[in-house]
Amino acid sequence: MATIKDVAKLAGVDASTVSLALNANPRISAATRLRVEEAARQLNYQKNYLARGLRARQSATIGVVISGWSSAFWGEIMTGIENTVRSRDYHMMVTFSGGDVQAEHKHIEALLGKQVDGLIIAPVPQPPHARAYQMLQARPVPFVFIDRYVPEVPADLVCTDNVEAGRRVAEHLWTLGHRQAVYCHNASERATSTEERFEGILQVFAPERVTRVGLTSEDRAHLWDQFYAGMQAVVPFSSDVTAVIAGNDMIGVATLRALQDCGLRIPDDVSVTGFDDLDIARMTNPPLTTVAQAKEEIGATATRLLLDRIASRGTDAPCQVRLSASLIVRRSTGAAAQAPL
Amino acid sequence: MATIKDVAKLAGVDASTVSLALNANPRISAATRLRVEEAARQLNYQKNYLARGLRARQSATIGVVISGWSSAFWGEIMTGIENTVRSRDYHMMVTFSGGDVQAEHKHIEALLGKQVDGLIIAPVPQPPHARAYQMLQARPVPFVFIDRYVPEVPADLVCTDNVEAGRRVAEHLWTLGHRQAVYCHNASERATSTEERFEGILQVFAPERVTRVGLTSEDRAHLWDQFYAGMQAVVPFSSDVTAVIAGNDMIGVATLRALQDCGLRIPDDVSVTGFDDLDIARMTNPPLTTVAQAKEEIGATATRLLLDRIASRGTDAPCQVRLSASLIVRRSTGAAAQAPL
DNA sequence: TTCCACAAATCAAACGATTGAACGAGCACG
DNA sequence: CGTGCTCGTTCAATCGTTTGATTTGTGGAA
Repeated sequence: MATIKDVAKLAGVDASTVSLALNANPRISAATRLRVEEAARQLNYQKNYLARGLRARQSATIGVVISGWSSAFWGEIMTGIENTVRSRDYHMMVTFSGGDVQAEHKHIEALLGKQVDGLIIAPVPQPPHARAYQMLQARPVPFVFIDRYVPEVPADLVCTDNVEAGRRVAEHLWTLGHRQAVYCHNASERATSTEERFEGILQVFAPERVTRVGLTSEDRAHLWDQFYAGMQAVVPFSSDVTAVIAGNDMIGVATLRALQDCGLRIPDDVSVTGFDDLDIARMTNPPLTTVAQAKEEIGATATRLLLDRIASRGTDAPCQVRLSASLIVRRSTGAAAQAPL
Repeated sequence: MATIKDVAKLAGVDASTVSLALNANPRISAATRLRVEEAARQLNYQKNYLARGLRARQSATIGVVISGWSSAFWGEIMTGIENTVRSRDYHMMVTFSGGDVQAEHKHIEALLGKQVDGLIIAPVPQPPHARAYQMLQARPVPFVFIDRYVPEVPADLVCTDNVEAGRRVAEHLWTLGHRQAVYCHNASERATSTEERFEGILQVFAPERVTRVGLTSEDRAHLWDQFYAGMQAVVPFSSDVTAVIAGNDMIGVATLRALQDCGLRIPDDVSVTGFDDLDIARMTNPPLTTVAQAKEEIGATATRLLLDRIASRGTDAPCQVRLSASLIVRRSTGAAAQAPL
């Protein structure tokens, strides 16, 4: 692979001239620059970003740590990140924590070794982690939390306004006459997002009107089966429940099917809502009422925030962006089966 | 950030000693090595992979170019890649081509500039691209095609045995008594995988017994709607069709819903099959019969292949791996509605 | 003609890690 | 006591690019 020296030789100038010319430095005359550019083209020269990064102490690369790729939710977030990263001539390295705090921190360390200029992190929702992030904060590498955060760590953050989102769903159901609901979420993800959505629900439903059900599933492969079984076990018990608010669309769809297979009609007997607005939400029968998160926008905003911070070396106060989510009413919700009390 | 020199100073040795010690070179005595390791720990030293990469002419990073993150299919492939990459202390940079040949090649160039040691590519299924890959082949950077390939370019390849997969679905339907089918796929993806599956189907159904329908959709956001509309338009026309073979699960689900909304019963009136075995396939009502691709395995195998080739600098003949797919029979397929002719 | 200003290009020293060659100390052997 | 050997460490060059300092060359003013 041709280096700057090869170009220099061909163009009959010094290597430093080539560097300056290719970076359009005004120190170099237009004539020389053109000659250099021509030589570079002939040799199919490509800048070595390793060398440039070493010298500039910048790698033009950011690291992204998410728990996994499983859901389409993260796919869309990644799309937002990738588009933005690329539009700024950056690259990204991606790693998956698999929901394991240890792994997450090992990956962060590894990424720092690769000299990433910044990090986008969806922190693992497990308690004993604050210290590691605080250590990260001591480093000169900026990072942005995405979708979730760590309360003890005041860092940049981009996520959905989950309290508002929870409230919106709840209001929708309340307006339809529902007075007793179940909030059903993935218990292994005790993430801030899950909690905040519940908080929003509580702004509408009094605590005694919402039952919170955390479903567990160690094994991702059987997630759906467990959710399905979980819902079949839970819902029929409380016959006054007329609405189920699911923590995400996957659970929402599982709920829908589980209830239908119990002989309940949706939405006539029970209304069901999801969260995220993934493709699947519109494919069910009836299609799922859900809350649309601005997924790509979350990724894009986080990336912009990070790249700006990298560029400005700014250490201003943390910037927290909470994007509004919009309620998408489909046919899985309807007037309450039982008249309000 | 501490460099090797800082560690050297603290440990009272030369920088080169530190390097050797940390790489567990036997030239260095155990005592010194321990002292160096201790110093490194104290300073929280981290190797700078930019510098190491520059010197070693290796970046310990591979590039991955896929068309996008949209479907969970790619998510699982990425999971396989990431796990393998990480287990070998490599990293990966990911870019999305968005199905655009131009973009794809720009990204490949950019990744080469970042000195990736190898590439995993899901080539964009558009014709005028062979030359660019052939140029890539002239470079010393190995690459592996994944899921799809470019016939003109003899390169490493890992994908599903699509002919066999297509044949399996077809056999399943044929055995159930179906004699007239529709093969419905995404027309904008005229990928080798799509073609090969059709080839497999033709091993069972004579050409006049299968209608091939390519649905188009420019706009990803409306993919589902278009598939849905497309299927509603297509299927009822030919009343002797008793089975629809979808090119992927997304189309399968759309088909299912479209037919149901036309008043057809699945599988009593029409059988429907998908492809990929994504989560959604089991969530529909009835759950979708589909072909399970070994998605993670595809990613993992491709990565292993690539890393081995990088390690061995081998230029042996291209290695093409075709993984078997397994038929997952669910309830969307049943005996043919009409008796065989 | 001498000197200065200025533009254009080159020099040379980084960046941080790696590695073949060189070095010095200690030891055994003849 | 000199020679040759091993072992452990250091020297110094290198990877490819960037950039502040320096040189070279031209023209104009005094």
